[in-house]
Amino acid sequence: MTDEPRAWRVVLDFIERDLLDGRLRPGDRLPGERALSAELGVGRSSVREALRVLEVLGLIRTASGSGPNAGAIIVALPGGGMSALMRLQVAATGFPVADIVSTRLVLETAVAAELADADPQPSLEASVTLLDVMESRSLSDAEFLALDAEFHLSLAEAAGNQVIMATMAGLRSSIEGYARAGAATLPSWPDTRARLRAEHRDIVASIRSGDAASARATVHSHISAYYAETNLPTSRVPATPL
Amino acid sequence: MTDEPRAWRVVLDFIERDLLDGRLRPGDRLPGERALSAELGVGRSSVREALRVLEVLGLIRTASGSGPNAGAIIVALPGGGMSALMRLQVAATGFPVADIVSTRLVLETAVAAELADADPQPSLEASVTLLDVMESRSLSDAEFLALDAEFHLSLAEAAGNQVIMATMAGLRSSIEGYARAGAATLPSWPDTRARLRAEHRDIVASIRSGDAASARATVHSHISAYYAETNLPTSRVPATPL
DNA sequence: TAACGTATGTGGTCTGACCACAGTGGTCTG
DNA sequence: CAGACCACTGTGGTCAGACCACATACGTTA
Repeated sequence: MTDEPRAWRVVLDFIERDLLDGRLRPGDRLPGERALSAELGVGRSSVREALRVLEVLGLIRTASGSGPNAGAIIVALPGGGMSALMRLQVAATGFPVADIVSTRLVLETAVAAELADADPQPSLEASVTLLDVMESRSLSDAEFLALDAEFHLSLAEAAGNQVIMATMAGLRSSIEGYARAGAATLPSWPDTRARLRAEHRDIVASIRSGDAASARATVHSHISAYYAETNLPTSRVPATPL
Repeated sequence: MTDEPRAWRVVLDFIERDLLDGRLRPGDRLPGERALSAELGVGRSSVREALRVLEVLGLIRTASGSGPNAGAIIVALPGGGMSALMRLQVAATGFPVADIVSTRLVLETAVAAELADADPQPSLEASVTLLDVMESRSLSDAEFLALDAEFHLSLAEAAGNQVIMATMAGLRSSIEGYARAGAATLPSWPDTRARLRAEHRDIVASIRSGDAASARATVHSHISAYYAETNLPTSRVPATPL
């Protein structure tokens, strides 16, 4: 008994090995579904099941038609799939908001401290650009919160730790979810919005000051203050459209 | 133009909504593939693609045959799918070992501090049991390292933060991978093994002492010492069999 | 009553067929 | 000769139908 694995696993393993051995690199195009099917001796439907997994996980991007942009292409954006995973995990088990917040506190204060201590001062250019965009008065609440989440993500990116970056990216949609739910419970959303903007500037400033402890504190109060201010007792992260 | 989404997305959305609305809870069985296909008006292959995604993400477990154990069942073990995701992410981009280590440092020191500060002293029963098992002389290196990773994971579990737990679970296979690779570079592996055991005991003791700062330090030195001792300069996490 | 064996329904897989789409390359027209 | 035009080709996306292996449920039989 060869104990043969499920057919789609064969495909997944095959592609994983190609990735590990460097035969496939980000930007490359995978063989066509029909070609893979023939090469591995499995049905096209099994190939598709494997490709679907890779797509949801954010490792490939597929497009029909012809030309260089068509087919399945390795993208491997860090955290691209972590987001989908977190979303579904939240849907199935419902991470408590408190756990998400405290995880943010742990990760983001560490990131801020690392940035403050960094030898060549990180530029934080991308982060500041986002803050500038957030000054616009014409932003909807949802847009503002999306930019807010992106700002926090950009700090993780600046720190350069790919694992933390991927994790934060995965938390992003959950963060947006609870932030949106929390915004509805606030007495004066416009005031909060202005305060958040100021706090964001403070975070950048404290990081640039090079004082790790100060950076930690600024980030900590920014995140925990917002959470404390909202009325989300034991609530769970609400749904976000996929 | 209704801009209809891909068929498998419809299935994924449908199941996600059922999860969010509580119609589907862990332990429940999903409708059969043929039933879902008919209900949603999509082909069975599309249903299967969606189910495959859920399976790889660790949200469902599938079994053929009949009876209560057959079919697709919601499991939603935290981090069950994060592992697969990390694996493939590693395969595609290759997280630097240094990033994994520093992420561990951030998360695990926070966990240790939280445990030490916890009001009702956490029992750490599961963790201590693992340590007892690790005393056995008959353990292979791989087994020892697997238990090591599990011990660290058990601490995260004890802390009760589901998000951190899921993240650590996702990192587990990567951690085992670099630990295994590092063990090969050590001068005296048996000595290291004994030292790791002692350090694990120290971690438990420092947590139980209630001194958060001490717990932090113990964990920090445990993780960073092992990494520093090994010779893994810019190496990447090696492959682990799926 | 207990052992057996079949009916039933599940997921797992493959095949073949169609569709929409996007470049490609030829043809036709000015 | 240059440009616009359009059928051709190959891609992913989807569906329908057909098997298979498997595990249970239940009726039959000893």
